[in-house]
Amino acid sequence: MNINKPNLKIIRKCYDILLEYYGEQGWWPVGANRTNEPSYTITNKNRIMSHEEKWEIIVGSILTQNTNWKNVIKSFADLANPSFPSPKEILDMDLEKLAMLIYSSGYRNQKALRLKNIANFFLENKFDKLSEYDIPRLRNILLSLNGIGNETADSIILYAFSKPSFVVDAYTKRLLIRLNLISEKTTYNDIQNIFHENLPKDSEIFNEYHALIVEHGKKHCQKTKPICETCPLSIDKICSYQI
DNA sequence: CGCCAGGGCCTCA
DNA sequence: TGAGGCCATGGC
Repeated sequence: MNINKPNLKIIRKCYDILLEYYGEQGWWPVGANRTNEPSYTITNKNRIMSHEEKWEIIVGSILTQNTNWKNVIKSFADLANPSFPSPKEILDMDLEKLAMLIYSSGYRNQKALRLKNIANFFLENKFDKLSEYDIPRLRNILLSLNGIGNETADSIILYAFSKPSFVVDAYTKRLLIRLNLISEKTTYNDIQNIFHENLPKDSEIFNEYHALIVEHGKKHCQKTKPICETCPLSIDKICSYQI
């Protein structure tokens, strides 16, 4: 899937426009244990995640699958009482208890099994070792785990390991379709390649761009009732924007 | 009430 | 490989 030559700069333009319009998003939100501060609003950009934070991001990436992030926050509050569970604590936890702790995120039985499966992997494979792998190798390992598909793998690579692998989600696909850059049947990898080929391979940019697309999807590019009147990515605004 | 939200797995052609 | 069914809570 190639986009037309004249459109090549659209990907860069949209990033600049979204960043200017919405501001920095500060992803990935971490801090489930810091209940005494607004942990979900702190800026995490340019920060190397601790092992605990990496694990929290991984858990969050599973819980947020096909689910509103607000539901995940509720689960985090339950999980983090009294403290956010380590991989070993997840693994040792009674399955039914774990399922109830993540109740509000939906699919509790599926996700409880996935969390235990993934916790077992990260008990045996340390973050320091995994950090040394290149993106394709790390990605294949993550994809081999039950419960981690394309988007979750890239979310973990990008937000936990700070490596530049672009995250494609439903918002991303919808946006590119409405920008007339792809079709409904364009695959995950083809969509990801559009971003990889038109942006510097920079984890900070990938981090911010995906978060901005999600914010844009929530504020303007909704599935059923998009708000096109004030859309910062309307055709005329994109065309008149100079890099 | 129906639809959607920061998906992925399994099955069956 | 691709379409369809399934998992399931909470907001609107």
